Amino acid sequence: MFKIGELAELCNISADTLRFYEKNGLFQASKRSGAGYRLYTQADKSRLEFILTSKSVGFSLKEIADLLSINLDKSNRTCADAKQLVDDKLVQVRAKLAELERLETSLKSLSDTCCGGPESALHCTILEALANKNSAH
Amino acid sequence: MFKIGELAELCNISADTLRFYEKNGLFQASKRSGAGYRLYTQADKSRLEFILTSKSVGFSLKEIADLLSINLDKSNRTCADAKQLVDDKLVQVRAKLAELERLETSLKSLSDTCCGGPESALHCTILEALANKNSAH
DNA sequence: ATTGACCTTGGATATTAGTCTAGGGTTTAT
DNA sequence: ATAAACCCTAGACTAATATCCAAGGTCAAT
Repeated sequence: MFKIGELAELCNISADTLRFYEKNGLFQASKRSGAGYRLYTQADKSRLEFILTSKSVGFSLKEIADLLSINLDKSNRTCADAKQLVDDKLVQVRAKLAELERLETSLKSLSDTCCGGPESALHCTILEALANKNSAH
Repeated sequence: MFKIGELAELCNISADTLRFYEKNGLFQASKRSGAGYRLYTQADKSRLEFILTSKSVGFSLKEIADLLSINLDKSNRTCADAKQLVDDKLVQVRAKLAELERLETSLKSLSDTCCGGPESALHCTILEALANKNSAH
């Protein structure tokens, strides 16, 4: 059994974060010691790794709760259920990508047209572009 | 002169947002009426458009405050100052892009290996991958 | 027996960019 | 003169993901 600090260190997160996950219904310890210390099993650790891996591919804690609920009841849930969550996330990620690509293009264009020199900014193309409505479109 | 609701409508934001910008030192009205109503000039409107255009290319309100301070003191500031802000932002945006591309790749791989059918999720490749440390790398 | 490291809880704080509410004053039109 | 539409302030609330703190209990080593 691991105490909270041990599990935290093994998984490279803070004990505070584990308590935070618990408070939010994501991740409970299997047991408490007589003194009230949280005690985690190897299975708890696996569950936490599932959570952290899910986080690393971009899922929010709320979405991870959905994934966990499928994972906890595998036999009554379908592949379609799991894939739907992944595909929904993919749509979100691609939308953000598109937006960031738009920003990248705009910023690069601002950067490229500016000399960037030690001259006074009186006629700076960046400031002019920002002052100009629709310059970003 | 515009009242707050008029300026808000012209610029497609809410009056609350304008008050919020003011509270945060970003955007003041030039005058107040006898009754305390904010009164905005055409120059104020231009300043607001500068802010909104900056926002549309990805700058945070804090960063916009920096841009505004350059814009307000153009003759004592340089093109290099302005370009630095843009280039810093570009670095941030590209970092986020790289991260999102990583997520996209991981999610697509999860999605592609799953049948997505009505079968029970007992052997779902998505759940297996998430349970597996480093599956996202 | 005492020190230091660790654990507990509840609640405050941080970040970003607002949105909403309550309670009250003003302006405009009828 | 009164109702509708607008404005004011202060402060609470939202979302997401934690981090930090205070006050106090526990465990291991000396």
